[in-house]
Amino acid sequence: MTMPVSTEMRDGLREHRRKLTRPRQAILDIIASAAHHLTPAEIHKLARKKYPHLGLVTVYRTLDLLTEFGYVQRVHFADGCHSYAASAQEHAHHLVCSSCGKAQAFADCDLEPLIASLQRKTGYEINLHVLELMGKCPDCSTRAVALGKNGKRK
Amino acid sequence: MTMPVSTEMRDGLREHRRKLTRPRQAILDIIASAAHHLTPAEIHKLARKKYPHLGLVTVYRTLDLLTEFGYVQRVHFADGCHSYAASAQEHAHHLVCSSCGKAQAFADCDLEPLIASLQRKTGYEINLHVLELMGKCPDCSTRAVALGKNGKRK
DNA sequence: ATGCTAATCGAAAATCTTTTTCAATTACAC
DNA sequence: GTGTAATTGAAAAAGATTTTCGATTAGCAT
Repeated sequence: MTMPVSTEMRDGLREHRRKLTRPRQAILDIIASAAHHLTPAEIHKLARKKYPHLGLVTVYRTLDLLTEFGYVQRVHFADGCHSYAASAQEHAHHLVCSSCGKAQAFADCDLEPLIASLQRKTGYEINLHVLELMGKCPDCSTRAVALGKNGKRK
Repeated sequence: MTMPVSTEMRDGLREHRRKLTRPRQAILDIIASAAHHLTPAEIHKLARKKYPHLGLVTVYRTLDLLTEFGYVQRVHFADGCHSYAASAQEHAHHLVCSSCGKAQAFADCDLEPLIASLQRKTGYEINLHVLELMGKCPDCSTRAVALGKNGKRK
């Protein structure tokens, strides 16, 4: 509950009989303490401050592992999906700022009625979903007003 | 309404003062008539049957264009997002089979209550969302039963 | 029809991102 | 401590996507 996310992940590794190595510790710390979603390359760069020898390959492998165990989730944007974030709950979604990229997680998605209805209509056994919301965060809204016109990314 | 999707896309290009070239026609035809989502590489391969000279670069460029105009949408999977599908409506979601990859679109997502609530709580101005459901389609469920144990991908 | 011009194209090269291979290292149970 | 399977990093391979650039072409205006 109030247990740090990184501790939870460490326990998870132990439960699955996986080793808690120094490279993994560095990666876990970064992901658990990150304010928002990060790409593998970003995680690599940050975790290297703690463990300079860390290879990018290990980041990918660790992300696969943590994703499989449910401690980390891929964050989906409208235009690409190269970021990951710790999933505080077993089930989490993200609200991503389209301007600064800051993300906020939320758990209550209440899709049951929709899922039930679709299962009935289509015969699919639905067992997973991706839901990501995008919009401008309060800070960026304020900044946009202060600066007048605001540009688009890309 | 009952107008073919490809015709709609063609009109869209004209409205935006873009040229309707032979390479684009080939790409539009493939996307519009596809039963499910396709990767750029798949679109390239298929469209080449109509226009053998077609380059993959043009597929990427055309997808960007059609996405910008809203005629095509990226389809989000749990593990990656490299596929595109025609968006029949301005707003569409997908139900993707986790086994064979077959997808089915649906429009009614009824997220308004959730969005309204989150806007109130967080102050974000939400203007876009990604929703994709995954599960086993009826065909694959049947096949799994027939064959006994079914393996996982990857 | 013909010409003009900006939009578009394909090929090649450059950039990323992600995966595979493999020999060396390391966590951890005994 | 010792043994062993899991894990690691480097290098290379594989894939996906973007950039560059000279050649081509659609569509409008003669």
